[in-house]
Amino acid sequence: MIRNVTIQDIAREAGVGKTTVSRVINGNGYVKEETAQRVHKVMEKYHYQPSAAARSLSRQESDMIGLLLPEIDNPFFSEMIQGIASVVERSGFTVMLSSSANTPERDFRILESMHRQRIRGLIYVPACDYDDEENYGQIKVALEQLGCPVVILDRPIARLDYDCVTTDNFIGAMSCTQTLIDAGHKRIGVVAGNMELFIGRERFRGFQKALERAKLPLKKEDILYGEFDKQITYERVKEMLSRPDYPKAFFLSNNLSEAGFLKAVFERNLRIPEDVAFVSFDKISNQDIYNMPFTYLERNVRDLGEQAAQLLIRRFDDPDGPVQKVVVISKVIPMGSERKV
Amino acid sequence: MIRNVTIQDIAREAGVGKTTVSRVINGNGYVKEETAQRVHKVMEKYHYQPSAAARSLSRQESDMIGLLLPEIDNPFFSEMIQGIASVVERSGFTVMLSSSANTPERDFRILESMHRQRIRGLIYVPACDYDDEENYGQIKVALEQLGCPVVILDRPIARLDYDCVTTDNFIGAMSCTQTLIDAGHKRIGVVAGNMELFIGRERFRGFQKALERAKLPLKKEDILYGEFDKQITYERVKEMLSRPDYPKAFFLSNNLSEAGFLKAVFERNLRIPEDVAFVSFDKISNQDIYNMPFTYLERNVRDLGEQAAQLLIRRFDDPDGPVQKVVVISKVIPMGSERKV
DNA sequence: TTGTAAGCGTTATCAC
DNA sequence: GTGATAACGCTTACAA
Repeated sequence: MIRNVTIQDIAREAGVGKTTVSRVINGNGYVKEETAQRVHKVMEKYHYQPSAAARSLSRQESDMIGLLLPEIDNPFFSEMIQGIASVVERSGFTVMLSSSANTPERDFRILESMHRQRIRGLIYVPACDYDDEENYGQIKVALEQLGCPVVILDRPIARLDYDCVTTDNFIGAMSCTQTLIDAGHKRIGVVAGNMELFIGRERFRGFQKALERAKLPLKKEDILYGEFDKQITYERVKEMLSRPDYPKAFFLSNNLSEAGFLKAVFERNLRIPEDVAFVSFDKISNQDIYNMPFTYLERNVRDLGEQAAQLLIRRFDDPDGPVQKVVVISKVIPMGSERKV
Repeated sequence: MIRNVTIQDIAREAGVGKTTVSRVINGNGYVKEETAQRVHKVMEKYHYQPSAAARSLSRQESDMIGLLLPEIDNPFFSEMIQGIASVVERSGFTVMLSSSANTPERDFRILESMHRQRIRGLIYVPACDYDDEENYGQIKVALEQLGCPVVILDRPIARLDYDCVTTDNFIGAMSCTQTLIDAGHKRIGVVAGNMELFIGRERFRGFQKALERAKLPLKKEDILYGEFDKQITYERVKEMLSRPDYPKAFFLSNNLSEAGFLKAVFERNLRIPEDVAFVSFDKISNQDIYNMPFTYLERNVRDLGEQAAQLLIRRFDDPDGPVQKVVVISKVIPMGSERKV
């Protein structure tokens, strides 16, 4: 754990000034080919790497991009990270990744930490909607304090006018439900998501709308609240399946709802779609291996991430251009689990 | 995008010197209660956050901990990240996460980037073994250059004497195989992992050893190389299952091997364990939902990560203590897929 | 084509 | 208790 090699050391050893070394490192300004060679040699000899801290301090801008997600163990977000990282790293930036674990307080804590790091830009999937007056004010200020471009991803925050990449949750949920309707189901249940979240409410609204348009009734007892959580969904679906009477078709609000739902279904040895049909918004991981008909709403999650990263990076060169709202498309992939038999 | 608030601004507004503000921030040195209050007020008013860059530069040590993994979309590593992040963040450090995508060149690129960040410590799951002379020399130097504590996680690098958290892959693979033997299988096949990796070879060796001890033969054609990759495993298992004759029991070398294997098996509508039995080293995600008997070697992956993080953080206070080698235990959880029927 | 010097925002060492 | 002042390692005018 010795002192790190500095630009000064390199300059001395190469018999030049620090300025020259700096010019060699950054490839700007004039420097004689021969001198440059010599400097390079010395840098390699000592495995010199310029200090990012010193550089950001001097340049007054860092190369770090913040990535703040609500979950990191959800494969949905893992895939998103892939997309983001590929774009960000290709552009020479460094990623600082944190998970809020769906906790607003952690969102704030992490944003402070990112502020200290003076991140160059932020890609943000909020832990919640921040829609009441107090929360809204807080998140607004927290983001403004960052003083850098922000891209909101997947979960929009109303009234916050940042670049944004989302899916149309209403339309998506409607398509899912319509798929069940088209298959001939008349009584359709739902595993709703977290209704505190806009995306949860939108998906539910899309579900309702589809039923309404088809003039199908929705019984209150056919609505389950799974909170976008596998375990909770499992427990509630399990309970429902133990009733004498329940819907034979379901709309599932996300991948974790699907996982919990399937667990309960398989536990009772029900067959899909013979005993119970469904369509899911997003798909569980490894769904391809079971040779079972799992119908789902497909969206290119990796692309979702890439788009967000591109939006952010473009924003660096054009800080004051018009705000961009990207909506990535989604479509139902019918695999058979929607069928009525 | 205005200039950030600095310690100087706070000092001025509070009518004190920067030193005093610094003392208030860090809670060291004497400062009158009343003064401290006043400074706090001003800091809050401006949402002041000290610049991490300036601080590291001045202190000559950063609060960033590097986390370098070979894959980030593999749930195995997602779970590991959870464990690491929980410990690291609780201790007030910041995580810099990167994935090498199993590419040694990327390992080096990322290590350089982390060197520039002057990371305080590194948790490292190498992309490969670096066991030939040239590679070994390179990784050795790259890690030394970092000039910070390093913990090698999950995939040991021979001859590199760093703190280390691993599983006993040989023993683990032996237990898996023994489980099949105990169930009465006489002909057991294997989906080997990446044999370029020590962990791949160890698991294979454990498999062989178990057979040998039981005096069971191993046919060459019963060995499949799945490269720890789902798609590759799928293709090769698929091919094997199309042969007129193949083993009715398998040892699978990791979670992705299991996924690929199951995909091929289910595609042919084979039943587990009636048509084909298996035991897997690690388990696929969502394995609990299918109500199917998936026997696997359990290790506490989250704990693996936590231990590594703890080792690293303890190392900060005791840079020269003896090198620690932690081996986390594992055990087979018999679910039924090992049975011979 | 190169070097000198100032400055970036902190912390640490002294004085007072 | 408090405040100048000098680092820390880099970039960037400005000179030469």
